[in-house]
Amino acid sequence: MTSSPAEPQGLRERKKARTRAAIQRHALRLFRERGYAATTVDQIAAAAEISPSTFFRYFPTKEATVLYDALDPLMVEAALAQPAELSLMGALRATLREVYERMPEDAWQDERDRQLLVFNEPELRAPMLEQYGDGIDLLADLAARRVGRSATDFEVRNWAGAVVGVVLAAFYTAGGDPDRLLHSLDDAFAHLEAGLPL
Amino acid sequence: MTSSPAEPQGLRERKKARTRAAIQRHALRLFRERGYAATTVDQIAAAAEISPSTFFRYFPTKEATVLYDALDPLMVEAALAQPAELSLMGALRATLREVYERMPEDAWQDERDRQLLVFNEPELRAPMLEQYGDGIDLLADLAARRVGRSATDFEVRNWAGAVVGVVLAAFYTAGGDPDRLLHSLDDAFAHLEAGLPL
DNA sequence: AATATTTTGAGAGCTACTCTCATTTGGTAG
DNA sequence: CTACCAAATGAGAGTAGCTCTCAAAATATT
Repeated sequence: MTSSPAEPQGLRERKKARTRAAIQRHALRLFRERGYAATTVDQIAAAAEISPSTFFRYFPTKEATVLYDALDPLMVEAALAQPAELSLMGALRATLREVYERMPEDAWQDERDRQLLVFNEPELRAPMLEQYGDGIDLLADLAARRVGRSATDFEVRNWAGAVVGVVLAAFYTAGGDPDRLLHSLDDAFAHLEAGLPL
Repeated sequence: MTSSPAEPQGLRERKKARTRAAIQRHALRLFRERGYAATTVDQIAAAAEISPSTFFRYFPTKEATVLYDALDPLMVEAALAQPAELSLMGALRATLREVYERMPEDAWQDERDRQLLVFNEPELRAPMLEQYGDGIDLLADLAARRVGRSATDFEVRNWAGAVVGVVLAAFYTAGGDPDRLLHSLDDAFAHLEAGLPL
């Protein structure tokens, strides 16, 4: 049986989406109000009006409520849509600008909170870095398509690693402030493109 | 310089050092035999013949038994001792070669086990990556000294980030095999020095 | 309306980690 | 050798993240 692609599916799906959003919203609010460590999963569950066991059906860990990055899929989509005449690095910079420009103000505010939280809670940094690790694969894939080489090519992966490293450094330098991060990243990419002269 | 002999301390100090080493040795052995997750702190404590509470007096977390990197201080020392005529990247490569060449075979074997363990246990990757994050500061410091700029200089930190990123990518590519990693790193640094052409 | 499937809540259980307090052990001075 | 102090240890209780099981409730299907 072929089901219609996307859109508002059955009642079940919509309810699940709502529950998921509610958990995340309450979690982030509580983290902001009382701090990450001081907030227990039970408290989040109570605020979202679900049982603690249900919490773990929606998020594998407490961290995951913070770390799910809504921007990532948008980035991938935007990156693939960049015109072919742009250089690899040019495409990257354009992608970044596009995604952030198109983001509505409330989403932007959420992103601000999220990044600040991650930056200030040491417990959250490690798992965030793990996501950066996955970013290498993503970027290697993008680069591979653009320059017509394999995603497992050593130089392609090396390039992707450097980009991720540069983003990481910018994140630390920006102190969890996404506005500063955005500006730093453009400079960082320019510096990278120039061959990182010191 | 504190390259002090540091030999005959009091009995207390020596006993502590022995206890610490025993805990770590048994921990790594058990991890190898039964897997990281399947080994409990209580089991490690029992094997090392200490109480569970004492375990946490020696290591802040279970992870720490794996993640303590004996190479880091050696790297820093070797890096600072590199002759001034070498380029920044040249000094980095020389440092790497030196430290690994001087490492005795048994330490090398331990390092192999350690890296393989970290690579294969997802739970250990995040904290390892966190160490990589700290590596940015270390490298920025080194670079700053060598090129006579500030360690907070944007370009210096950007360079350090790229180096860490490249190391990270190499680690993933090497699959936790330090022999491969060592070779890949030299290529990776050469590619970086050339400006990461694709 | 009856039935099949999915989602949920309740609760028990495991383990990493923290804290407190009494006991032991190593170092030192009379 | 004895007495004393400080550091290290062990025992135990407690917290919280996370897993698992099972029965009840909600939703989809016929």
